[in-house]
Amino acid sequence: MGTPLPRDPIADAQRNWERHGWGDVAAPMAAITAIMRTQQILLARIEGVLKPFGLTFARYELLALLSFARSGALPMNKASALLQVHPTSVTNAVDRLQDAGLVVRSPHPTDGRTTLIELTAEGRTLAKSATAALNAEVFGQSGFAGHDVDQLIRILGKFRRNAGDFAD
Amino acid sequence: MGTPLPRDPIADAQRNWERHGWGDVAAPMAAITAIMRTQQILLARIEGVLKPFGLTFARYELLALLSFARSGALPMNKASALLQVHPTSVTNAVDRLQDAGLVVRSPHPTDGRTTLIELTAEGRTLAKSATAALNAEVFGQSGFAGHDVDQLIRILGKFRRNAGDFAD
DNA sequence: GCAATATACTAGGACATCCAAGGGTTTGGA
DNA sequence: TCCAAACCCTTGGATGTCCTAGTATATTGC
Repeated sequence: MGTPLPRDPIADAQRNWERHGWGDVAAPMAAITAIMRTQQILLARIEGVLKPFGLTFARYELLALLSFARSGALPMNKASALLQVHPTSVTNAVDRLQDAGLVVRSPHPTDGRTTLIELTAEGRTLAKSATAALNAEVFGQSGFAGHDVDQLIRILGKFRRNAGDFAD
Repeated sequence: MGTPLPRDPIADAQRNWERHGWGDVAAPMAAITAIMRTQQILLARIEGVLKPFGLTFARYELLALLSFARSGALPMNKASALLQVHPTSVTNAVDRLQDAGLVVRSPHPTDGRTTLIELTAEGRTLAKSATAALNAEVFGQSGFAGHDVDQLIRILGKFRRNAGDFAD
C-alpha cells in the first residue's frame, strides 16, 4: 500500500490473460479491475477528508441525502432505495448517526411500519461543513481531466441504466 | 436495491450540487459517485459468480495471483503489494483459503520473517474453474462497448498513475 | 370482519477492510 | 560484536455490507 509499484499491476494482469488465451476478455477484465481499484483510491481520499468530522462515507451520504430533502426527513426505505444500499446498512448508519446526535428517528404520521429519519440542527450544520470540505479537497481536485469526466459520466451512466439502476 | 428508480439518482445529485452553487465541482462529483456505484454493481456480479465455488472476490484475487506466479508461491507482503490491499486483509484471506485446503503457508527458505503462500493442487484447479466462469459470465458480458472499454482503461490508468499506484 | 399476504424495520452472523499494537527476525551502524 | 531500527506477520477492535430470519404494522381478499 505504500510505495508505487514499478509497473501497472492491472496491465500485467491483462497481459497474463492474453498469454493464457483469454485475449477476447482481457480488456474488459482490465477495465473492471481498474474500476475496482479506482473506487478504492477515491474512497480512501473521501474517508480521509471526512474523518475530522467524525463521519464515514456511508454516514455522510445519508446526511447529505437528508440535507437535500425539503423537510429534512425521509423514511428508511426511501433512503435505502436512493442510496442503493441494503436496508440493514441504513439501519446501521442511522444507529450511529443517532448516537452522534446528528439525526433522530421519529414515527411516520400515518404508517406505523415506517420510521422517519430526521436531521437535527447539528446534523444539518455538519453536513454543510463536510460537503464544503469534500468539494474543496476531493471533487475540486479529482485528478480527472474535464473531458474525461464527461466520458466517465456518459459511459458509467449507460452502464448503470443497462444494469437496471434506473429507467429514465 | 430491487426495482429500478424512475430517474438517475446521480444525475439528481448533480442537479442538487448545481442548485446549491457548486456547479464547478458538480461534474467530478457525479463521475466519482458513478464510479462508486459501478464498482458496487460489478462486485455483486462477480461475487454471484464466485459463490458456487465457495470463493469471495478477495479470496479469488489471491488465488488468481498465485496461479500466475511461476512457482505457485508468493510471500505475504508481495501479495499484499500486488493486490494493493492491507496486509491484514491478506492474513484474513489466507486463513480462510488454508482452511479450505486451497493454499498452504510455508516458511521462507532464507528469511525467517517471511511466510510464503503456496497453491495446492485443488487451489490451482479451483482457480482455473473460477476464472473460466468469470470470463464467461462477467468479463465476456461486461455491458461496456468495445470503445468504451478502451476509454476506461486509458482514463483510469492515467488516474491510477497520478494517484501513485505505479511509476511505469 | 378476519385471515392471508405484503411491507418496514431490527437482530444476529459472515466476510472484508483498516488501524493500532505486539512479538519474532534481520539488518546495519556504533 | 551488539543493540537499535526496520521489517514481517498476526491479533484485536471498529466499521460497513450483505443475508437470513424475526417482529410489528398495513393492506388485501374472501
